[in-house]
Amino acid sequence: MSKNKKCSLGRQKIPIEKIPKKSHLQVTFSKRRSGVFKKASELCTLCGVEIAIVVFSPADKAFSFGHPEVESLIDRYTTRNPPQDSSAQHLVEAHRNANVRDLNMQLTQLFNLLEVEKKRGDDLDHMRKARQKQFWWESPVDDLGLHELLQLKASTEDLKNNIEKHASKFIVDRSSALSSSSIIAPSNGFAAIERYDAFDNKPDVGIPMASSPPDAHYLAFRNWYL
Amino acid sequence: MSKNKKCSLGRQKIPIEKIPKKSHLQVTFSKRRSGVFKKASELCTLCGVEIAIVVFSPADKAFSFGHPEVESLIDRYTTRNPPQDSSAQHLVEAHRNANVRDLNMQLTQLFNLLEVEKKRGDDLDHMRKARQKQFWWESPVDDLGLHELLQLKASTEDLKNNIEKHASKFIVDRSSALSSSSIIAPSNGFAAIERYDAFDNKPDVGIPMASSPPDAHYLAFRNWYL
DNA sequence: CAATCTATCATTAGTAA
DNA sequence: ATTACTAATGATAGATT
Repeated sequence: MSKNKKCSLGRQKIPIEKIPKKSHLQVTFSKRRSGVFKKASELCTLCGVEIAIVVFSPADKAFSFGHPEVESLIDRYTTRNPPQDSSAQHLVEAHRNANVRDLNMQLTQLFNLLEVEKKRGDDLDHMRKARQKQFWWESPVDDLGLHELLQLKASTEDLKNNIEKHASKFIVDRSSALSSSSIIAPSNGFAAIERYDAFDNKPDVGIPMASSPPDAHYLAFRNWYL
Repeated sequence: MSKNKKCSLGRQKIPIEKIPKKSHLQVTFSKRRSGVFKKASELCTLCGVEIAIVVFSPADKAFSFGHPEVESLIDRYTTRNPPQDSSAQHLVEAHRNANVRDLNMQLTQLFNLLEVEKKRGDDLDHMRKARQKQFWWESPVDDLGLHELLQLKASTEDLKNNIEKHASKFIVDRSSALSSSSIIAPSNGFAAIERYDAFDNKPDVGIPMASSPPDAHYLAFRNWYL
């Protein structure tokens, strides 16, 4: 409480222009900001009006005052004002909003796409893993245990019989036909090709494994995949 | 210029509470509103900050002050204040209040993600296709042509011989081992049942759709960048 | 209503805590 | 970073034009 000395000249007039000294500016900002908020508050009380203030500090931090709430007032302002804007400003705003809308749409689409692609990748991967794990008989023959070998042998016998049956039937059918390729080959190739075109490189054609002719050649497949 | 008479007491203190007299209130509102705007303006100039004020008059008319613009400041405020959630929610929420900059960044990130996922899916798919194409013998036997059937038959004969060789060797090695019951019985049921389970799972769920969205997203992206 | 006047009251620059 | 002090400056209630 030094009262005997007048260590301060009191308030001095300052020009309304940017304060150069940073520390000084910070103090002034703090004081005047609260001053503005106080004035706004008084205006609210005295006149029963609604007011919102948003300030971004020199450090780019946001301060706000609002009665009743900043958000609701902003809502009211943005919903009410744009329709009543004056030409140029209005156009700019509308344009900007349109861009935002477009971006939002694109974002949504992209997000959906991403999920689709992710799922596709997961599915394929899962199938691959399941396949690898499941079809032990596709391992190299040397790695198989006794009971697997016996089983494979039995399956192979069946397959051989099956093949012989089909082959003989095929030869019989062929005896009275001109072109062999139009009878059987197309049924397979056609379906596959058409499908690929329609869906562009998405072959869900690969059902054949269900019938599964076991074969040691599968070695090659394993190497390819891993 | 009546200077000889002091007809005014000058400013008097007033309580900060709602002014009852309507006409009086209107005058006060007008004066104090401009006062607040002036203070805000000075704050802008002195401290080089950005500020926006929105007031709704007693007659519910909107007055606003803003530097640089009310709109842009409102945007900044609404984007930076409520946006702090996690991933999935984040996209949806940010979606609402987003300004163009944020949307752009998210769009880019999403697009990169999408490309990664797509590539992954394509790779897996490509491998699958290559596999299908290369290993024709894995198609259902009924779909094979004559040449393929004969080839398969030959391979199968070889395989069978191979297996028999290995199996006999295996049995010889094992002739002094403990259990023989585990040799045949379990092997059958295991292979058949397990196999179908694994495959039934997901034939191709997300795949077919993957081809149509890419066009859409690409278009959208082009629009945005132009 | 808006501008002006004027005697007050309120804010705040400068300084320091 | 806000707060206290002091005195100069700024803002404005009330009346007037």
